[in-house]
Amino acid sequence: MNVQRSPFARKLSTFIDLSEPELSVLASLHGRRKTYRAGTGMVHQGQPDQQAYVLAEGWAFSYRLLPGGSRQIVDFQIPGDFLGLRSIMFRSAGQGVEPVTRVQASQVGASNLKDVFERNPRLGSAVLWAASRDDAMVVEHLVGVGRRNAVERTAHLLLELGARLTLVGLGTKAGYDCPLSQYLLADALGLSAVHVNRVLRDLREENLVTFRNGRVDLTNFNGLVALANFDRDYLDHEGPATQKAH
Amino acid sequence: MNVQRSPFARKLSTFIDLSEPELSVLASLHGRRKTYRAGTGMVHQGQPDQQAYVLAEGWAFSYRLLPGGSRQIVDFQIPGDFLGLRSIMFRSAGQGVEPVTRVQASQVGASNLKDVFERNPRLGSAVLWAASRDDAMVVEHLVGVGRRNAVERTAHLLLELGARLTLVGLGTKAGYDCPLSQYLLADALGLSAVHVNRVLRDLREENLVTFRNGRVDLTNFNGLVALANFDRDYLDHEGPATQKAH
DNA sequence: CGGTTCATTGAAGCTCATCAAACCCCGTGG
DNA sequence: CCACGGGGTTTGATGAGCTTCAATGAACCG
Repeated sequence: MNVQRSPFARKLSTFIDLSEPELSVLASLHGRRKTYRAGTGMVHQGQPDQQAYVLAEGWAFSYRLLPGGSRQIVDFQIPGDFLGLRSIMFRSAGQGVEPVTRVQASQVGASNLKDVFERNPRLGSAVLWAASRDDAMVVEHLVGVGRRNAVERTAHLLLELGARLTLVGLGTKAGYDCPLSQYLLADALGLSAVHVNRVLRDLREENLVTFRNGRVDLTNFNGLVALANFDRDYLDHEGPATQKAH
Repeated sequence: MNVQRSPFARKLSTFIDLSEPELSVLASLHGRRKTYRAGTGMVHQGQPDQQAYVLAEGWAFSYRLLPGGSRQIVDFQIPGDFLGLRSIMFRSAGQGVEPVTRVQASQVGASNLKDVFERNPRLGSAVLWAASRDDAMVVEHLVGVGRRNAVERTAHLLLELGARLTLVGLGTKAGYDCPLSQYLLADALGLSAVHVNRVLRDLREENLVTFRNGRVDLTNFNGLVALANFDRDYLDHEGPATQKAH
């Protein structure tokens, strides 16, 4: 482990055990670090952008815009997450990505990445793995929006964010810092911002969670888990059926 | 093209140009063909099942069950589609899969598939590609359930199914055979079956689509596309940024 | 045939969106 | 220093869009 671990490597190593040579390959992959301010798009919907990033600092979200002007947020990204992986694989980015806060992201060149996949199949399958986890997340959001009511859905999202942040050391069972506005929550949950506000009030009055001033306090973690029927299985898998390189 | 094309090969060749040797490798991959009757689960939610299939005939659907007893259908599978790809990658299947009609599926052994990925990176990346397309589909469903009303959403699903069936020669702009019940549609759309029925009646009375007796007639294709804001870009990409093997 | 599954329609009511208005916090500039 | 403005939050009032319950009919099947 004496090779310096980038966020990218840290991410992939949660899926497979990386050998030293593989870590070196990953280290060589990194383009420069870029900073984005909130409000500036990183990837625009429909624009081909052969760039992927790994989020080093800050929050972002990926979304799709509808012709009517409404927006569906597909997922939030927190430090350690991939960003724009889909826009490498597809010629055109079906989704836009925008920072929530000031964001630092390491670029990973597309052509680079392609070569690595072909020369270094194990890394390729680790990426497939990671993409698969993101996919599981989207499925979970689909389930929530399709079959959970507003309160369950909101509770579930707050728990998911908490669990993910805890994985990278940015949260605990007690709570976490959360820079999302109620408008962003609404667009992720398929609700109106007004209704999100009322739901949050209800959750607060039931002493389950308090979300205020950029801070989520999980005042009754177990109660919230029960309410949301939260099951973290879709977050932490046991890893792919791939052996460590010898 | 003198190598016999399996559904698997046919599917992958929509993403990359397959060389003769690659086609042979794919041909060698096939386990036996299995038949499933409607009503019997193929993959059960939560059960690890290191099997993937390619649908050769019939329809199936992948779903998630909620503790309350409700069900969210994540996607429908039609001939040529992957099935249970996720259950190979993850130790546990987050989703169940069930046939809609009698189904014929070619098994693809997990260990086999892993080897192929590692020895044959181009095929691996084609699979990643295919998985990515499925992902785009799930995102589209999320957008629909989150931000489209019942009529738009239903119209959109009917158009998506039509487009996908047309790709594999099972449909035209005029219509297609569709074995789905209104209950299945409801669980895919995040609606009640009763409301799906009313929506279908509205669409019929507006002379846009008629869905009756297992047949979808697109009586006003363009009108329906306009209503649903249907954009097929997420279905047919230009293919991955991978060159043909020489 | 009686049983089951699916489609269809009506009636009642709940969940959520929409519109509107006020408020708060905070930064900016006169 | 205070007025102004803007983004976010909060609350009320109203009603649309859906769900739920209930009942009936059509098609199929052992």
